[in-house]
Amino acid sequence: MAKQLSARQQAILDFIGDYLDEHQYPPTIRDIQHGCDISSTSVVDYNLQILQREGHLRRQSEVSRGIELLDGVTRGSRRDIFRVPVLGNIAAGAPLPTPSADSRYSEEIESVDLPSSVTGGSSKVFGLRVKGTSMIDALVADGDLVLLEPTVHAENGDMVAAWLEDVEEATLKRFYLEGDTVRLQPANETMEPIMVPAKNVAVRGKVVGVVRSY
Amino acid sequence: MAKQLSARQQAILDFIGDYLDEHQYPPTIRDIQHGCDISSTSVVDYNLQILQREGHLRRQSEVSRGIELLDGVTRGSRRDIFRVPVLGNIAAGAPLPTPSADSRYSEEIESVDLPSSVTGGSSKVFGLRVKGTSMIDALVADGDLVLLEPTVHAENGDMVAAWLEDVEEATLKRFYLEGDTVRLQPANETMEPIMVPAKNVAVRGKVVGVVRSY
DNA sequence: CACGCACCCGAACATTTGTTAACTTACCAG
DNA sequence: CTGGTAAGTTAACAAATGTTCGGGTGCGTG
Repeated sequence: MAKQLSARQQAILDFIGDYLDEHQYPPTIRDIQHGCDISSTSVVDYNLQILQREGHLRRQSEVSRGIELLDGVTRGSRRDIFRVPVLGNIAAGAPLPTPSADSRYSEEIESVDLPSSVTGGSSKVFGLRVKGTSMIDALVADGDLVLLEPTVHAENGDMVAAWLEDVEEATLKRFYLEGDTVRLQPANETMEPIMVPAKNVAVRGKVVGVVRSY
Repeated sequence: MAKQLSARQQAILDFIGDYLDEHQYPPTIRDIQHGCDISSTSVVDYNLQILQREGHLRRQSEVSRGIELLDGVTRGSRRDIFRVPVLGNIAAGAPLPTPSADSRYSEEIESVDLPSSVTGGSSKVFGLRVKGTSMIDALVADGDLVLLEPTVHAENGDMVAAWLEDVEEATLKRFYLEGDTVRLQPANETMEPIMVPAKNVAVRGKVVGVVRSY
């Protein structure tokens, strides 16, 4: 099935990819021709047909620049990338800016682009930068970026961003509902759990991922 | 600066975005015309000029489909995404497939798309799935994806993927060169460091990031 | 009301760009 | 040698597509 591509075919494929990176649109046949030192447009057409037959790309006939790369490998699916807003920091004691519904693109807010493979598919995911070591035993370190899916309901044991009504602070902890009080359990042996009436706690989001860069 | 867009201009912008998602290339002026129920191509051109002046897109004149959206919010920067190949698993004792220079597109290999904000900018980064808990104290858990930058040289204390010549195995440990032996230190109190002659150890890569999904 | 301005129409025009026909060249099995 | 197929070449054609020009329609202002 996956025949060996000729050097020229590989060159064409690479060129299309590079072109796509540089511009935002595919190249024309003549762009390819010049980019790959080919003497004729028909040769390009000829090889494109082969590449299409081999499943490396799709062409829309009669459509200028109607080329779509299918080789996911070279350039990952370009959709499927979500801009995850990093709304701020979170830790025991640090304030958490409310993730207001559609706080449209404030210049101030940092953001990170992540594929759904990391965000877990939900497009509403937001990020918070962890400050402090309260969750160190849950393998979440100072400086890590935690990804949260907005939710108001949590299961026992979930790691959540919880909003404490009375002190107006947010904190990252494990959530345990015990009767009508909630135990917010840090994952750090040197720290004590926080016990609060259930009515004074609002779950803001559930941790769905962690990203750390050295 | 950011003037209020007319309904028509907003419609055009939306249409271009949708079109870009559906196809892999931008629409023509006439595509936009029909998609937005506009009676003339010149009106499209007129509004595109405005949208360009307002910074919402860039046009390449004389180029068919030469439209690039600039509104990062709607569609995150599409370049800057690297397909990180996940070459396999790593742990004490598990074999690590050599990341051969250009092991082109094997169907077998899993891969993940990540932006340079995570990979640290190097495009040669590869990933390994962590098996076991040998690095638990370094906040790397079973199942985490570690991102490694290929290198043969490591500093003391770096977390590296090391290849053990004699047993032909790879392992994820902290690296310490002590005289002419290397100490590979697990981050788990229940495990002992591995001491090996420096000549029998080859550093394959240095950990630059960790990604975990729940 | 005349004027300017923002926005829109229709149509013709000029390039850009995909498609094809007709003809080489090279190579290889029969 | 002969036929056949893959790959390349040239040139011309036609469809797709960006550009432009003359002319509208409303609307607010002096």
